[in-house]
Formats: sequence, C-alpha cells, structure tokens
Amino acid sequence: MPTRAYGQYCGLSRAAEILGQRWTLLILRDLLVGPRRYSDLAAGLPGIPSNLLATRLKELEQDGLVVRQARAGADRSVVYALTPRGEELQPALDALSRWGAAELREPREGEIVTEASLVSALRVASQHRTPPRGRRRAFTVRVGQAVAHAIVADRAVVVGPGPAQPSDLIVEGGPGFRDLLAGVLDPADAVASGAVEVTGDPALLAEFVEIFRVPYRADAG
Amino acid sequence: MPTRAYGQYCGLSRAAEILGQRWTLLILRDLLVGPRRYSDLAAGLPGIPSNLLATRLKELEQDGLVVRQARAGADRSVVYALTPRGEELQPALDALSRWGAAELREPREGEIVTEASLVSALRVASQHRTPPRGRRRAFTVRVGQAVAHAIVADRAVVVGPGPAQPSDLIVEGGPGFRDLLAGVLDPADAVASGAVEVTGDPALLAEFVEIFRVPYRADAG
DNA sequence: CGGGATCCCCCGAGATACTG
DNA sequence: CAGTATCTCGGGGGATCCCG
Repeated sequence: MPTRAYGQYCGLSRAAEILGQRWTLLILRDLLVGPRRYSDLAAGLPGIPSNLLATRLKELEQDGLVVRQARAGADRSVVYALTPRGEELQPALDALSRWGAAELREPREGEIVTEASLVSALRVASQHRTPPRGRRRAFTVRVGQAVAHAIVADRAVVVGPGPAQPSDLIVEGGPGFRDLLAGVLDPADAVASGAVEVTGDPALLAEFVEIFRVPYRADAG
Repeated sequence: MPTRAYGQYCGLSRAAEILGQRWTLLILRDLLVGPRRYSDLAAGLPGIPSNLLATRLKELEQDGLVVRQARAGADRSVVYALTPRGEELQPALDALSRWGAAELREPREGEIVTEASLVSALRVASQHRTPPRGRRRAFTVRVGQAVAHAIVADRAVVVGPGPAQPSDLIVEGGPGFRDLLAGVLDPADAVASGAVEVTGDPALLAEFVEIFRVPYRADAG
C-alpha cells in the first residue's frame, strides 16, 4: 500500500490519510475562511516550507477538496478555494478546534494568532449555544496582528476576517484574555487589569463574553 | 519550536500537533472502543511498526489522553485506556469518520475491516438520527474477520465489539454491503444478490438499514 | 507469549535559493 | 506573485531481537 495509506476500509482511516499530513489541517482552516492566494496562505502559515505548501495544495486538489482558480480580469491572480466536499469538513474541524481550545492556556513562547485562527476561534466559540435574542451587535476583535469581526443579529452570529464597520465594540485582547473568555476573569476586572482594551461601551463586553465563551476543561492544569 | 509544533495559538493547531502524528487517530479510535492491551492494538493496526506504537502510547500518555494501567489479579496484563480528556475526542473523531465514510465506496485492494473500525462505523452511523421507538433489537454484524453488535432499545443504540447473544438478526456483509447501507441497494435485493447474508428474520434487515444508514455524497464518484 | 527495544534504510519535512 | 529546485536531516517503515 502507498506510504500514506493505512490499509483499512474505514472512514476515519480515509480522513486520516488526507488530514493527517503535516500542515494540511491548518491549510484547510485558512481556506475555510474564504478563497486565498498562495502568498496569503504562506503568510498565514509561518514556518511552512514553500515546496510543502505547493505539494499540499496539489494533493488537496487531487483529492477533490480544493480547486485552483485563475481569476480573470484586472486581478490576474490565482486563488485556492474549497470545493463543496472541502466545505463539508467544517463540522469536523470545528469539533477538533473545540477540543483543542479547551486546553489552551496562555500562549507558548513565540506563538502567534493569525487572522484565520481568530476567525475560526470566534466561529467555534459562538456555537456553544444559540445566541440570545436582542439588538444587533457588531464586534471587532484584535489579538496581536489578527483582526476579525462578528455580527450578532437575531439568533445568528456571522464571523469574518477584518474589522466590522462600524463596530459597537472593539475588543483588543492581551495577556489574560483567555481567562476572560473562559469565564474565570470578570469582564469589569479584565478591563481594569488591562487584560483587554475596549473601545466603545464597556458594558457590551459582558455580552461579548456571554456569546463567545470558551470554557477551560475542568481538571486540566 | 519543536518539530511537531506549528507555532500558532489556536485550538486546531494544538489538536493537529497531537492527532496529526501518523497512526495516532487510529490508536485513539481503537481505544475509544475500550481499554486494550499492547498486543490488541498491534493486532488491530496491521502495518504499524512496533516501536512506533510504543512511542505513540508514551506520547499520548504524556499528553494526558491515555493511561497505562497494570491490571492486578490473575490477569497481570497491561492495558491502555483513555482518560476523560481522551474520551472527549469522541465527537471530533466521529465527525471525521462521518466525513470520511461519505466517500467510501468499495474497498481498495487489500483493505481490511477491523473490529474497532466496525464498532466505530456502527456508532457513527447510528447518530444520523434518533432511533425509532419500537421493540428492542439485538443485531450482530460481521464483515470479514470483524464482529460487532448493536442493541437498539427505546430511542438509544448501544454498540460494542463481539456478537450479541442472542441476536435477533445476524448480518454478514460482503461486496455490495456498502451500497445497501447507502440506501442504493434495496434490502430484499441485497439478500437475493448475496450482498449480505442474514441469519434471522430477513424483514429486520430493512429496520437495520433504516437505523445505520450511511449515505454517499451526492456528487462524488 | 506479551510487551516492548534496537537497528538500518529511506521517504518526507525543513530550510533556503532561485526562477518563470 | 507563484511557485520550483536542491540539499539536509529527522522521523517513519520494516525486520529482528530481547527480556520477564
């Protein structure tokens, strides 16, 4: 059997043969936010060898998860986009994200937050329950260089890259932001201690945390 | 950063650092069925290098997903079991299985079905909707060497390794079994064509397919 | 016999340079 | 901008051996 195959007639094996390749899950995470150019992907995946990104994109195209689209018109760039089959991975990737996020504490040395990871994190976080009914809110979230927005309307949350314009609240996360999202740190205290900086009505921060809560695991360190 | 790390503060990255290692997903799939000895795992994962299985088990223990338990008493064997943290992976693994199973057609050359993969497949398949109310049914399913059982009681399905005793229906899958589960092949035709062999009331096969349906993807070949 | 450890080979990943 | 080319090196594949 080919090196990457497992020789088992099993859905999980087939998934592992594709998704178990190094960097593949992160490439798909980035493409789940939207079509991206080669250089966008490279920028969002610091440390990926250039040849490996090219190889992975070819494999994913071969496997029917990604299509390479040569855009016409003035912008003659090439973009990679997910196929419907690729889009169907979202529930699985979200479940993996949720599992991984439950054990996230403060960042390790040198770890960064990318735009795609921030968008994914907000999307996953908003799934823990149906959003409350209420007035429409536009949030902008910044962590490091990454910026994302979330629009909370009646019973629905829409998340995307870049800022909301205009924003009801701009949240800028720093050290301690994770504790705030976990519900361990009180919103008022978080503002006071500088764990987050907010622009807009600080009272909306409690609403934000309510919607985008990411609990810690009970027993984990 | 360590070779296996991605340098991103992101739940999916952390998940990928652990689960992206070769064979790890399949090891966890097997342990999700229940505690297993080293030799059980090796037998259920044909082709895994012995040293790699040992290495993975140590890593998973280090990461807090697996515990190594030295059983006391007459049976002085060592078993590996999932921790609560490891058990929490089930929704994610099930989502991956579902995604992978949607594109499973007939087996590739040399592919086998193991007990753990059969148990997982039945568990995942039974999740597509809440089981119908009705009389309790005990199914035994055989595919190749693998045997699993499923007990369908009021609104709940319990799946496990080995046969049900007694069984209301024994289903033995052969070529074409996948089509039956997809709903492409009619139960009566499946029996007539030899796609499955049944022992017990053949009318129960329709009930079985109803509960454990695994659709094909719409557009896939 | 269960539960590994050791060895060698080689492919795939990392790093960097270069090109259409 | 969108990759390809080349080199090195660590980790996986495969077989064999070891130890209680």
